[in-house]
Amino acid sequence: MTKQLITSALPYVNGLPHLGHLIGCHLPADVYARYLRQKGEEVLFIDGTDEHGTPSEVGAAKEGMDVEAYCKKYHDLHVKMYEGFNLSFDYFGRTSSEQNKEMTYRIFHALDKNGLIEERTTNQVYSPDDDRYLPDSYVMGTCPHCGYDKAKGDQCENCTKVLDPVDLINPRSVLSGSTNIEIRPTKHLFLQLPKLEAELEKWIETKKGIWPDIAYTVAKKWLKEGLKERGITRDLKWGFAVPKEGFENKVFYVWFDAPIGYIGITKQWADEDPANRNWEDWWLNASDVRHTEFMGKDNIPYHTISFPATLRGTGETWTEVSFLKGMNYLNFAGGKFSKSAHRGVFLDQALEEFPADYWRYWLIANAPESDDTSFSFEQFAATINKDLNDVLGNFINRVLKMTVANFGEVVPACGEITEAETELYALLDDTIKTYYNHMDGLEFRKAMADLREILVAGNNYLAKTEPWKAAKADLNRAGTILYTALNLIRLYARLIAPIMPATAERMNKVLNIETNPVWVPSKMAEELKTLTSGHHINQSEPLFQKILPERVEELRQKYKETE
RNA sequence: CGCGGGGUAGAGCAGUCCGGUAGCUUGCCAGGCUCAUAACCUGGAGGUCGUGAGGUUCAAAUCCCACCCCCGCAACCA
Repeated sequence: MTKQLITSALPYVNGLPHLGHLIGCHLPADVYARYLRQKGEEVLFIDGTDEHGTPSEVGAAKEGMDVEAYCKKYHDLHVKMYEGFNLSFDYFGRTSSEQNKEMTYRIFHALDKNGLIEERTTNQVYSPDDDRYLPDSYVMGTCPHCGYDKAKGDQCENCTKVLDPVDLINPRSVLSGSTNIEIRPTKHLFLQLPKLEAELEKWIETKKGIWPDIAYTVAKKWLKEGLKERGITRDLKWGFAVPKEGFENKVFYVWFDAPIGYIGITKQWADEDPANRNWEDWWLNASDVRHTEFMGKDNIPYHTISFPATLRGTGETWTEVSFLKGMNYLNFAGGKFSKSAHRGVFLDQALEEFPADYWRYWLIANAPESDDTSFSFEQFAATINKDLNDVLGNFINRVLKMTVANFGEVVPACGEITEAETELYALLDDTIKTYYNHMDGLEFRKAMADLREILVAGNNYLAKTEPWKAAKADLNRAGTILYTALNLIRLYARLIAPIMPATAERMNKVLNIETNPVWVPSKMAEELKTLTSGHHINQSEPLFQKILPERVEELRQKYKETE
């Protein structure tokens, strides 16, 4: 049976993640992982913090910390927040781990042996006052084309022209503002992507019509322009030292060892239980593995070109991406979420305001799949109030209240099945099939629309059968309706579990049934007869609370939502 | 002329590949119901489908051309 490897783009450790990061990859990956586990598939869901590179060094210096302690601090904060959102990683590791170092070296040596690594001397900006080489975007100056005085070394934001740092007039360090800037020649190692181009092209071509358009087209675009050799080392201290003579003072570029981190982190996972886990089962000559990757659109080139090239260049058979889910961006009320400006809603704040499931539901239902999407508290409140409170929460509440009032805390007997029930069965059989198709295709918004239709069907059923009237005229009939409705609640708890695990658990407690079992719905004519009459159920407070207009206004002010 | 994605009721989206009465959710209005969290169910109004008195066609949101706007990318931020 196929094993399901799921990876979510590794979040950069520097700073704290916001809602955009959550929906950009981690949350859809989690929903998919939970969905597959529920279907009984063998799943390994891997993620972790990406830790090397200039921003970590600079961030640590800013906080007056040792870079390793700094990374550990932020790694732990990431873990805490993802736990708060119930992300079900099998392992959440770190790219700075020993295991990843081992993996990085192994892959590097193989590439080197195959003649795919070449040495080049490049001119790099060095800032004596910062005591470091500066990446292009850490150099600022006046644009030679338009005169904009805050142009960055890689590109002028004003006239959008691509620049080289040496083009800048009056260059200065973004970090210290120092104008004491030198250009120093420095040796680096380059991965020879052009040698792998033909092979990659052939491979990408097989993904046409299978991967989402955005993933395929981005990959094609890079190939069309022709691949260029790519530097995989940097003049930094924080990173894996390059194991090659003459490069002792350099480290691997973060984008070289970060994707290898998927493998390194899998080894971290395996090392915790070596008797039962083996990383190679998932990554090396593992023909029975289907690998699904989740990431923001900015990550696509690395996951379609440089990382696959890195793996192929070793000459070994590594697990490649089978399906790539690229997401667009979630914006904040017309603007953007920003880590540096701390604009938007960050994950720790989000959890202080509302339960994780509120966010999970809204984000998945509004996932930026085909285009960038905006978050606003007003939209958020409207969706939560309608879908969760009114449609789902109220349905559960009215069914429970009616049951307890007429039959006590037990599932009533099921009498004769009428047309109302068979119609309900038919509708649900149909919609659930569509729902599963959309989930299998990782089309989350569409799946959520199906789910909503399924939830509405419950209220519709009650409107048609009017159990409150039947309770006065024909108690047997009322019992049959509530029996069916209670079974609907069970069905709902199962269906929403991948999206709202905590809510599903609460529903299961009310129904006094097992939580998170392996489950695939059978035909409704059987599925809606699973809870049998006489089964004890519990009473419950409403599952959700409405977000009132005053609260929305308060949140808008607090988070400085514009527009 | 760098590349890609997007522009469809007030808001959020589907439909575009493969042309055939423009659809869904929310919001608004009306009715029904009264078990339930002022909730639920039904019906209605609301759109020159970015622009072009463009092209092809019996027929264009859909195909072709030109232009405008938004977003992302452009290989040393990650």
